[in-house]
Formats: sequence, C-alpha cells, structure tokens
Amino acid sequence: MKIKSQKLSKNEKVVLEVVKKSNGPIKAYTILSDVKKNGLKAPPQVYRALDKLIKKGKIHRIESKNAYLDCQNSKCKTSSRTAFSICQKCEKVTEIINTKLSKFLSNFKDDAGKEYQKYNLEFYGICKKCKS
Amino acid sequence: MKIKSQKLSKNEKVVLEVVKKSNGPIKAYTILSDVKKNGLKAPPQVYRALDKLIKKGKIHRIESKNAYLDCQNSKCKTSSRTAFSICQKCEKVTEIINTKLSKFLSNFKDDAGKEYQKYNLEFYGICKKCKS
DNA sequence: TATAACTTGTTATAATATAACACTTTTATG
DNA sequence: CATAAAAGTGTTATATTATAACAAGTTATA
Ligand SMILES: [Zn+2]
Ligand SMILES: [Zn+2]
Ligand SMILES: [Zn+2]
Ligand SMILES: [Zn+2]
Repeated sequence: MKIKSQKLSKNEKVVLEVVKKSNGPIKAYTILSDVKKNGLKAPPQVYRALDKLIKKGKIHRIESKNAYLDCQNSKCKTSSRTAFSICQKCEKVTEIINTKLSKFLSNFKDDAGKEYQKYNLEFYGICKKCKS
Repeated sequence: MKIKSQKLSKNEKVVLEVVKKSNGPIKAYTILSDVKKNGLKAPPQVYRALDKLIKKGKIHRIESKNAYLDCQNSKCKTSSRTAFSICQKCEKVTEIINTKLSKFLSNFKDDAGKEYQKYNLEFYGICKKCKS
C-alpha cells in the first residue's frame, strides 16, 4: 500500500492555516474571503486546496453542512473513516475518536458479507453547553 | 411522543412518485425537470416537497451526493437514523437495514457518555456488480 | 363562519462547486 | 545537467444546488 505524500503546497498551507484557526467548521467561501490577503482570489484555488487537504487527511468535510474542519485525530492518516458529533443548536462539531466505534464500523459486514474501507458517520444532538 | 402525520400533500405525492420511480438517488433539478409535466415550475416547490418527505420518512437525502432516495426500509418511520452503502464506481446507493448496526449506533455513547437520537452513516465501496 | 395552520405559486437571488485553458514550478529520469 | 513528465497555480466563466420573500389559495377546526 503506497503511502501518500503528506507534503503540502503553498496554497494548501495557506488554506489549512485558515481552517485550523477557525473555531469550528468553516465554509469554502469564508475561507476564500480570508485568504484574499494571501493573494488567493478565486474559488478554484480554495476548492483545489481543500480537496487535496482532505485526501491528505489534514481536514474533513462535514457533508451535512458543506463545511470543512481540521482533523482533530492524530491517528487520522487518511480521511477514509470519519465520525462526527454535530450540535443541532450551536452547530458545534467535534470529531469522534473512539476505538470501539471505529473497530465496529471497520469490521461491519453488510448482509451480503461485504466490508467497507471507507465511511462517514454524522451524529446529531444537543451539546452539553446548549443543554445547560 | 407525538406521531407526525404521514399524510402527503399534492406536490409531495408528485415528487415522491418521481423519486420512487427513479432507479437510484435523484437530484433536485432532475426531479424538477421531470415534474414540469405536472405543473410544478420552480425549485422551491420541489425543495419544499423534498423537505417534508424527508421529515415524514418517505425519502432520504444522500448527503455526499446532494441526492434523494426513496426509503427502502419499512421500519423507517422517521429519517432520524439512516445508513447507506454507496458504490464509488456506479454510484449505486442502497439503504442498509441491519439491526446489529442500528442497535450499536443507537446505543453508542461518546466519551462524555452522551447518546444520540439521530445519525447518518454513509459507507463507500465497490458494489458486487462493479467488482465482477 | 371565522380563523389559524398549512400549502401553493412565483420571482429573484444566494450559496456552493466545477470546467476549461494558459502558464509556472517541481520532480523524476536518462 | 537536460529535458520531459507531473504537479501546482492563476484566471475567467459558468454550472449546480438551495433559499428568501411575498402573495394567494386551501384545509382543518372550533
Ligand atoms: Zn480526523
Ligand atoms: Zn451546542
Ligand atoms: Zn429509510
Ligand atoms: Zn457499482
């Protein structure tokens, strides 16, 4: 199994910094307006960087929010198996890092006996802060 | 726990029929062009119907594809707990109906001991047909 | 029948994402 | 090194997906 290079290009670095310093999931066009000071001007520059960063396991896409979040899991070498907790009130998102869960899903066989190399799981609820 | 009415409005019925007869996930604007013969003309008419149908558990949204699929699970009274198998080659999507899986996820507690009443899980792989 | 709740029709626009093409930089290879 | 291949960048235009806002019609129900 070939290991994908984790080296980042100039634009990838710029975009990753913005995603990292955002407090939670950030949208592509929010990133774009932010990176304009770094000389990036057009959507494709941002989307390309996002796509690469996802492939390199540096960030994840929160599908139900069209937003991007930096990986909070040191073990996340790739983006192939992800799980998130999403607050329906404040929109806070955290990556779930749970061995029992990832083992269960990685080993899961469907009724045809098929296993899956890749999954994305999004849990929805109300976070602790919003409950109190 | 209040049971949501499953009664469908005229537009909801029209849209549901199109989703049902499509062979796999269908996009909102594909639905729109299809329902034009029924007098529906504008995106909001389709999107409203889709939203209601999702809430009523008649269809599901495949988040990673921006597409809609009719519910294949007779037990799916609501859309709160869903799992899908998605072929990365032919884009075929099937709803996973598996008691072990749904029990595990429904009972899953994160590290803070929190349970979730809602989730969406998308598995990605290559379907049987595409493998052979 | 009044009135609230829901449903529809319509126009316009917002938000998200990609195609296509020219050019530059980096990497690999003989 | 030379040079070709691969990866990355800049740019314009456009495609795709989704919602805001408002007016009007319909249905439930008390
Ligand atoms: Zn991660
Ligand atoms: Zn919250
Ligand atoms: Zn279902
Ligand atoms: Zn397939």
